[in-house]
Amino acid sequence: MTIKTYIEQELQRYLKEKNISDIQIVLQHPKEEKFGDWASNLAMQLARHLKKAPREIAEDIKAHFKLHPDFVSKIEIAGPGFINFFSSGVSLYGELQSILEKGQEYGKSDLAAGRTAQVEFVSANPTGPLTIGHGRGAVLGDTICRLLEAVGYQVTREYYFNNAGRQMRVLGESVRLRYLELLGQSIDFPDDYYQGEYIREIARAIFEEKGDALRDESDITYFKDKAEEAIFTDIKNTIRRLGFAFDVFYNEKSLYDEGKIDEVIAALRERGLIAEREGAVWFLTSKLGFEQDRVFIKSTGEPTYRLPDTAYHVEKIKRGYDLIIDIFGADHIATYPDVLAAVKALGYDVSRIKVLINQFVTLTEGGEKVKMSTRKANFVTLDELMDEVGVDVTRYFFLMRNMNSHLNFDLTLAKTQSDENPVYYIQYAHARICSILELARERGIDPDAEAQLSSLTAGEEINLIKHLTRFPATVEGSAVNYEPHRLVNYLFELATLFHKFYTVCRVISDNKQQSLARLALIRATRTVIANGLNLLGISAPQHM
RNA sequence: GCGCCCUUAGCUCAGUUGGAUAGAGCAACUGCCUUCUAAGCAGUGGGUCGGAGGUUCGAAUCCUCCAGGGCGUACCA
Repeated sequence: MTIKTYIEQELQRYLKEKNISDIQIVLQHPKEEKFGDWASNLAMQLARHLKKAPREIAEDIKAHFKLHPDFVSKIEIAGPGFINFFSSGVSLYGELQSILEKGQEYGKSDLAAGRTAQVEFVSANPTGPLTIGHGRGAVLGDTICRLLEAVGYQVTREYYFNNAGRQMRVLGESVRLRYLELLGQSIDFPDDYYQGEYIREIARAIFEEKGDALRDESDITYFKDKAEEAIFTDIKNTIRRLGFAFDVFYNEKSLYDEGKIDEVIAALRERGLIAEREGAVWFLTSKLGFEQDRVFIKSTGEPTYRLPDTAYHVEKIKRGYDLIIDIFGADHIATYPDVLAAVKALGYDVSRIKVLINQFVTLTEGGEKVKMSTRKANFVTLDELMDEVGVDVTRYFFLMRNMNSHLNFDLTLAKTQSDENPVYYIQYAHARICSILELARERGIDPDAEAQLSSLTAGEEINLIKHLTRFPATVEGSAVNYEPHRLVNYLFELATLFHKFYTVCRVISDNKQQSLARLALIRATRTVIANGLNLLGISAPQHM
């Protein structure tokens, strides 16, 4: 039992004695030390119920509360009626001990043990290299997967793509024109074709392989297929550099091949939600409370994205996942309400589908805003970014902010002043610890030796221990809210507390007992930093 | 017009789901290396939490309205 569950239990007992139900017990860490380790607002919540002053109720709760030498040593009432609980210290050192015992496992939980999750992200069509815009979604997606795994989910990382349709025809045609250019023909390259240098590279590769054999080839299939292959290879390499791999690449085409698209249309039609108008097939969203109907199949016979997306989500639900997450950029915000409405109209449970929207990355370079567009080629690729600042900085930048906020990515700063990046601050704490542990071994001290943890009583030591013990709750909160930046902030604070401890408390000294206790403390700190960075996909270097 | 997101220190952002005196990093200024890594620590200055109402013991946080910004609002994805 932890101190928190003990307090909850005691408060619950109080409520039962008073015959009060329907009140949720909330415990939180007070901001200030003088307010103890845990605080409850129960008395204030009950004030209206019992028609008594909060402080009076608080006194009553205090009188009924059983102190326990292993958990709560003292209770105080403060402010408008807060009840502050002070840890006895025993549980604190116990938790520290358990960090040392659990090691790499510390922070993991079985909250969602036995449950499965499918996370769809990146999902860029193979028309060009991944950009910084894709990078945010990629890093967020992978990190959310890592967090879900840490709380027990079995996770499938999935990339959904479409290699048919207009975009891909334009891609093939773009490559063909560049190829003809290499053959010395003067060509007129349209503005709305893919302008990037990578198109020329693909054309060059085709030229080197085929010479001028395709001079009169008007069918773009070969060019399109070559381009898709080259681009996908490139995308997969970029993903690998970022430190993960997808379990499934799901081709939209298979939805057609397996008849899933027709099934959706037929099922919606059965429910009276489909109509033919002006040569197109419409999904009657207006019947479901939306403002306007949506086209599912254009008059040209080509479906709009909504139709396959609907079929895909039905497919995902049928695969039986407990949790289905879509990670989209803000530009896709309009797509999901209709899609979810269709899935719901078909009788499926959409509550297990969670759509996460990440806001745009605004890229600035030299004070100029750079608009990222694959088509126009004035983008900075993820690979270029990683070349400049490395994987750790790249991941950290994408994770440090709430995904609801626009991310301002100052490329100039990231490139030239990367030394000032906060990621190094955290990594530095880890490297410092490794260095001290190394020195201890050199001096013949075994850092793993049994230590008297209760001798750690300095303020800096206590603050550090307290923060360490909040790691599991942080991981859980970060995971269930799909908010990696919470863990980032936690680690930054942890690094701060460690650096403060370091400047005030000497670890290796003449005091043998104290040295051993402090070595144990920094080992626990190293474990939490390493585990945390690992969840973010960021390395924890031994030396810097 | 409508929908989603955002507005907190000069800049970039946190703020534990409604709690106690609103925090951090940059930037500016001042100190601290003979001792385990100075990529560090300590300190100073900096705020009408966009604005106005409301909900209640209590609001940066929830509701309504208004103002600014971003993204959508296609028979593009």
